[in-house]
Amino acid sequence: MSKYNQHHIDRFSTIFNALSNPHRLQIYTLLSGCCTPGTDCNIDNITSCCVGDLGSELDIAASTLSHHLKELSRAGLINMQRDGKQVICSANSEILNDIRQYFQGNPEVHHES
Amino acid sequence: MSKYNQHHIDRFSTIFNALSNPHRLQIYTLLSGCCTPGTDCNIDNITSCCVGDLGSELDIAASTLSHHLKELSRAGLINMQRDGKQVICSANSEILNDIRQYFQGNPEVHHES
DNA sequence: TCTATATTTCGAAACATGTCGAAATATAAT
DNA sequence: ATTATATTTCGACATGTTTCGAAATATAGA
Repeated sequence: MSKYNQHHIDRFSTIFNALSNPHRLQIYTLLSGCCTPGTDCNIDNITSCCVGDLGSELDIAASTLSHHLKELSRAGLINMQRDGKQVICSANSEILNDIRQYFQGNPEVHHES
Repeated sequence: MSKYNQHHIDRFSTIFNALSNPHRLQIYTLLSGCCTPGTDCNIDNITSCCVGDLGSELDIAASTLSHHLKELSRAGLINMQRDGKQVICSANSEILNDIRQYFQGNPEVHHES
């Protein structure tokens, strides 16, 4: 894990910053809802849901939720796409893999360099 | 990963908050310097070094470094113990395992509950 | 005890973040 | 066109963070 350079440090600190707020971590945890009990962990098994659905879980103002989603999106952790009246959010599985690899200590496997 | 409760969310958001600052992430990455290239990843292979050594790497005021170390320590990510004039810092490998498991999505394996 | 080295605490300045409500925008249905 | 629903942008406020230098504390050695 010590072989990461400044570029990696900046990238991952941005990612961890996005996950450093309880509301945002809850959103991200909901969206990357793979690995339910009794299931093999499978990163393709990612859920998606619209902004309103997330709002029902969180008890914060819609404007605050929107702000947090933008932060998660800026960090590359989630994708958002409009579908009619709603905006569908989903976890970005590539980044989830990058994070896993970061904590395993293998910088050379990252998809960006 | 969706089976984490509020307690987990609060705990991990605190951890990610500690890693959300580039200087702190650099410190933590230095301290959890396992898995050098050509080496099998082995979390027992954790380095330790004193505050002054870390300061030589970072180009920030000593008081700032001290503040960051306190943050990492508060989050449980590192241990600090005085040895004579120096204070020795080391990564906490249990927490590193918890983080790995968080991103693997297995809440039931955590050492605290 | 006096001095040198290592680290922390304190206080202050600059900056960033989380939150809200109100207003704006986007889309679909009537 | 008007209305209803979903989401975002804006402006503001309170709070938290990062950083520093100066002063304080801890330890070891002369």
